[in-house]
Amino acid sequence: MIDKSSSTPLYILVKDYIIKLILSGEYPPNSQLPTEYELMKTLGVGRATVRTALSQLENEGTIVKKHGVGTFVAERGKAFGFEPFISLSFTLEKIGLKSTNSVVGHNKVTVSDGILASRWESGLEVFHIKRLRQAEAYTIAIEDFYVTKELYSKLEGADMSESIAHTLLSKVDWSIKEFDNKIIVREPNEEEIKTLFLRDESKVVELTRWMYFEEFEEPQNFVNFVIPLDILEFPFLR
Amino acid sequence: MIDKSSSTPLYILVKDYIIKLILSGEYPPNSQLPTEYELMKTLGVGRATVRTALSQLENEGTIVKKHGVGTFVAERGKAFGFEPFISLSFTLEKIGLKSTNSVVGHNKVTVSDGILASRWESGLEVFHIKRLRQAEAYTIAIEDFYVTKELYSKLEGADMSESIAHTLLSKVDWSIKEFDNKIIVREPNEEEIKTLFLRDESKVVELTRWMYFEEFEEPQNFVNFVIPLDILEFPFLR
DNA sequence: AAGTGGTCTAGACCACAAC
DNA sequence: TTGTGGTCTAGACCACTTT
Repeated sequence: MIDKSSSTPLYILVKDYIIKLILSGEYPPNSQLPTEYELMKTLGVGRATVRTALSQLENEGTIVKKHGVGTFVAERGKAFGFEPFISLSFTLEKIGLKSTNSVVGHNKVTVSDGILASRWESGLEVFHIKRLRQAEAYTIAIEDFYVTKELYSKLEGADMSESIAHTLLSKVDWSIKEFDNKIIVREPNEEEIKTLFLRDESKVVELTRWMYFEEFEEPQNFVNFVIPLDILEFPFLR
Repeated sequence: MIDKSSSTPLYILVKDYIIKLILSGEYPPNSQLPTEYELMKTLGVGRATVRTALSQLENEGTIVKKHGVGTFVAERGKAFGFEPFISLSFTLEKIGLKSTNSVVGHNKVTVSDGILASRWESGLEVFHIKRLRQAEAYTIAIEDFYVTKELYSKLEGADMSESIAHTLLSKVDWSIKEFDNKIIVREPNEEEIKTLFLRDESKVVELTRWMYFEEFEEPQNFVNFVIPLDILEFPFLR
């Protein structure tokens, strides 16, 4: 039961109650939390109150709701807190753009020149995954993802149409040592104009990222995103 | 009025309706939108539906609600969409940590050596603002913010206890050209252990950022954040 | 005092997933 | 079929800001 005479909003108390449940260890990651109905009965509050609390916890990444199934404790890798800094899916979702991914290329490449050779030795074999992000039938971003063999083996079985960053942060047990992001605003090239349906004056934002883990000297991951500047500014324009 | 027979949720339709109001130009930035009661009457829907729509739009940064006053169209600078990438306040809020800032230093410094000299010429005068981020009486981050005279003059009158990144992105009319972020996980130094009340084994995350605008060759802004790794992983631990 | 958004309840029906 | 979360309404009272 909950002390309703407190001046703090009820839904905050409900939130704290659920956090305590999780911290107590009684509900480990992936376990199912009490249902909304159970929480209502246990705490003696209305459903809207329970749902406000759950919805905030979901937004904050503490729990995951599955329609028709139940509410579960989110799995958090050691590096989970980095997600906002490195997941494009995360960012796009927070600004109101739900996107889906489609894998359009999946192959092995040998580092020889260009940007890859700037931090990887020539001759190294890495895996390349090319994806397009789509929202409402429009392509909104082009993504090129490169990983070493070592990291690739850790991603075995992962659904590549999901957020790779999320998979990487929750499944990989290595420790992040460093990552370098560079973000540049520039003119699009021909291919980008066609793929992203850009208008003449539009610019694109290019994000590149190198990721390092404690366990290795060499970077294990390189990512290159290209997204129209307009979309970051006005996501509701599509 | 709204077509309730549609299969899309009502609150999405309400959301789209409000977005159209804004896009039409009838409600420019900072103007007051119809009140919740007016929206209920105009669209013939319940208040919870209106509030769900408004609450999502607020989370996405499209509108701002002011208790006891009304709902307003958010002001978005040209670079608004970069906010998730560069605002620590934004990130902390999204993972459930509301923090306040206190300015503990505000002075002018001359670049001579160290990290500042890596991209700024020796002898350059820049402004330095040191802030501590606090949540629930604990200091959770140390921030050192450096700007050139040019950029500093643009921030005139800004409330330094607010998010500087937000002010910078919504008030400055320059165009972002590039920013470089580096994020490193490392052992804390003595001062950090004391200020952040770190336990022995705790590590810290250090974020550094250089920011460039189209209008200048030189970087205009350098930021250094230090935050305990624990807090990014488990914000509810405080 | 009036008007705004903030919190909360009770109850209804729908959509989805699993048995 | 059952149980879960998703959407929605009507109505109440509270807290904050402005007049």
